[in-house]
Amino acid sequence: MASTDHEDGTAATRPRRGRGDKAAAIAHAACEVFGRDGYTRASIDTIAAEAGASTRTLYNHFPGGKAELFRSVMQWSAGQVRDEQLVRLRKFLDPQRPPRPEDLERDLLALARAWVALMTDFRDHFALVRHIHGEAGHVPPEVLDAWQEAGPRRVSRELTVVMAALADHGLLDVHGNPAQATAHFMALISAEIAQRSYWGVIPLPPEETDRITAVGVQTFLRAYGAAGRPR
Amino acid sequence: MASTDHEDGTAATRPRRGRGDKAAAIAHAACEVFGRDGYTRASIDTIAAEAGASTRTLYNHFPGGKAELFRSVMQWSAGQVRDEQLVRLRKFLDPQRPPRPEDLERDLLALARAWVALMTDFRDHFALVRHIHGEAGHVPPEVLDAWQEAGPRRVSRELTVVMAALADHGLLDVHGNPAQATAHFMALISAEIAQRSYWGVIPLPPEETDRITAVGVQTFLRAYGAAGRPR
DNA sequence: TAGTTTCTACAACGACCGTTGTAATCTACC
DNA sequence: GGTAGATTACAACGGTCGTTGTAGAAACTA
Repeated sequence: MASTDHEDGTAATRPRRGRGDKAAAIAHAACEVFGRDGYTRASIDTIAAEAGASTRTLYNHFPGGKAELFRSVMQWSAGQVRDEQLVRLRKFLDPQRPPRPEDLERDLLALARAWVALMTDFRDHFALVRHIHGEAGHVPPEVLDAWQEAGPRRVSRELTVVMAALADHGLLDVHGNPAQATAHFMALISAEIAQRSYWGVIPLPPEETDRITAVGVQTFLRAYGAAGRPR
Repeated sequence: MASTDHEDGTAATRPRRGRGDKAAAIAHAACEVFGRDGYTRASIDTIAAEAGASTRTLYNHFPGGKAELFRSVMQWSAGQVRDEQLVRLRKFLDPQRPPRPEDLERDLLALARAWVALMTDFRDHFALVRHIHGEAGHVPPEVLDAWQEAGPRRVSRELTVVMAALADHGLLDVHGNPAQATAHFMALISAEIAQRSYWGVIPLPPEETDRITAVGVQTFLRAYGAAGRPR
């Protein structure tokens, strides 16, 4: 995410000079502070201090100032989580190799649990996302769109492919709309947890998140299970 | 919500002096400005100006300053929407008089549409809610809890009663957990709309919200329809 | 070691904001 | 008309914040 990185994430030709890449430290700290305090309340000085850098260094790396820093952090953070989300998706559900029917619920549940765990594994990111929701009216629409495209939408499309594959193999009945099944799957496994945990501020006990996730998957399968295998 | 109102909402003994109840105007404006700009970005002067009042008058009505004003607006706004939500719930689903089986989907869909319409009918409130989600870490937990109790939780409980009644009459199979069915119903009809519309900032075309709502209700019924009447 | 780049401390600037005090004006009621 | 309470305009305060400039220290390269 540093201004000297290429968009594919590989480091630029010039290797880092300063000890330990100040730009990355600033990005990390900015994610934490923006997530904790929100765009307006977060102060540049706090971010710089938390990154162990000086204010001037921050402006050297992000000449666009606070606004550009926020946009950069949005994209960077969304990419991080999206990558991890896709890793976990492919780990439990390979479109090429569908599970045996009796393993479908087990695999869906494993995926759901792994995804819900992201909320605590990437606490800063999801805090940032909540603030983005609030600030949406103050973020340029194209930035908002780029963020959704880099993060949530790409994941949705990938899961939709899996849903379609499962339907093709007769494991699910998506009623002609795998994208809809995807949206409903996500809603059923995460909406209640988000609300009950005050959007991650006060985490639920693990047993409770496990229970909600399991019931969400069961409900999803009652609605989308293959016609021949109703629960 | 004015400091001279009683908590049940009836006006205090002393009738209003000033033309048109400045306190209410301030509350209304505060809801709009807090919703648009968030707690930190919103300025007292802007709120007062938008209410057609002076800054000093605002402080006379809300001696606690900005923080108290925000808390008051949270509660007031949540109460307004909760009341309207309950009105619409009772309009379409009376626990005493369950619908005929063939009308169940029609009534659930009418309720879902009426509830989803709240997002545009009370745009300011939901904008405020988004900011509350972001600011949750900066709101005292007891205030957060009072807000949830005054608003969303009370509505959930009421819908849960209806779900239980429908199950009692054999119209639904809630699998022993009507509260869970309630949470899933809400998630299925609103989660995707919230996400796709950028949380209300860029409204979806009405046909699209209608479609999503209808599919959400159908999916809910596939998962929770009475065993004897699968779709 | 010399040179180049990065980083830091420090100060300063203009702007905005929350809050309070004061004195004048307005409005409703007797 | 007089009175009491509500409302107003206005100024002022201390504080925070985003941003920039400057000069020197530090770290890396050749």
